[in-house]
Amino acid sequence: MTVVCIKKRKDFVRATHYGTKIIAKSLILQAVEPFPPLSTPIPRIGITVTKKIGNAVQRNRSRRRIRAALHNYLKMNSVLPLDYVTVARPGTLTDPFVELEKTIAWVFKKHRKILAEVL
RNA sequence: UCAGAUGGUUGGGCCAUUGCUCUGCCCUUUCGAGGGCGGAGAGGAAAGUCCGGGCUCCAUAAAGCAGGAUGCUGGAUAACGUCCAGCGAGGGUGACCUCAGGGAAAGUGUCACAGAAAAUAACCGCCAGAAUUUAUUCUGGUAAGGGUGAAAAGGUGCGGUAAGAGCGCACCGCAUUCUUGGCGACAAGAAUGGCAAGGUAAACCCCAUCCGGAGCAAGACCAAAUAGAAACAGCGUGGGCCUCGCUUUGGGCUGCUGUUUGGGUAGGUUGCAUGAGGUGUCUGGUAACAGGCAUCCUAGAUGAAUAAUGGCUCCCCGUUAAGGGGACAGAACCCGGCUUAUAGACCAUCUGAUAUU
Repeated sequence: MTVVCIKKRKDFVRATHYGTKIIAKSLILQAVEPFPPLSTPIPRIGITVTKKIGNAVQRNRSRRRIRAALHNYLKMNSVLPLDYVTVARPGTLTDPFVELEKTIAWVFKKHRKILAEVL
């Protein structure tokens, strides 16, 4: 399914402040309703890697691994049309790639479960 | 063979699957874009942002002050705090390495303290003479020895002397003058003088040379929404205010709607990848470098692409195996440098030691 990147700082900040937060061992997922609402409802993805992860090379590697794992997941599954921001933790560098893919699947599954409970 | 010195190169390789950015050609197109086949896609430091320049805007008659930088000589360069070739000082058996290397007789500051004394001198001493209580005192000469200090007013030796002293001599150091060599820093030699007066200028300072400011988030262009401004047209001539002593009429301002204009925010395009370019070769030069010829086009993102995963192989650790590891590190307008980080591998030249011939 088609996905758009989040590029505005405003959207990242909104996800951090008002989003539903799911914390896994190697990354954090924050999901929020897009505002203003998009004309066509598609999910938007953003990746945040802070300086805590390491120097520029390690940050790049972390971001690329998350992007690749997300790409593999979204190829097979569909998600709700929300704004998703993933925050990397140090595990993204050291975990095996299969482990990372499992974590992402678990995080999205858990998010859907939480939404169902609220409704 | 071992131990080093200097300079340079490299910074694992291949395959498969899935993706990203830019781009050439072709096709489709609802002109938004989509599809197919190709091509290109991180570094020696891309880093620190420490210097110098290009480029852009601002300012600008010129010069100076202030402030900052540099600091042996000659050269290279667009320029430099860089580089090359030398000089001097220090270190190393040596190859070679290191140096923020102008001025302390322009002035100011500072150097605790110690010591007899920081420059006329003399504490302990040494020597001569005199006195007497015969181991002390006084007078004179002296600065070799002692101790203090960052520094005691040239050093060493010989002569000399009562003891000593550049008092005299030799060598070394220093200063002045001259000669020779060198573009020059400077070097060598000769003569003369018996001899300047501590350090600190990465303390202020003086001297010489150089520097306008800000930076691609520069700058240029396109340009929503909202608010406000101006111009024109229309509506309303109703209300308010001003002009008049008051009223009426008239005029001006204020209102609403529409169009246009300029400024310009969000956003977008550009700047932006052909350059003081690379490679090879020839010529000039000790070299840095310069010139000629041939040839190549080699990242261009903007919440930021250049990869993710798996396999084979290479190297290292590990007795084998299992297993683990492969440095430092990610372009952001572009170049020339500097500095810092960097596992390992390789090449060339040279030095010392040992062995053999």
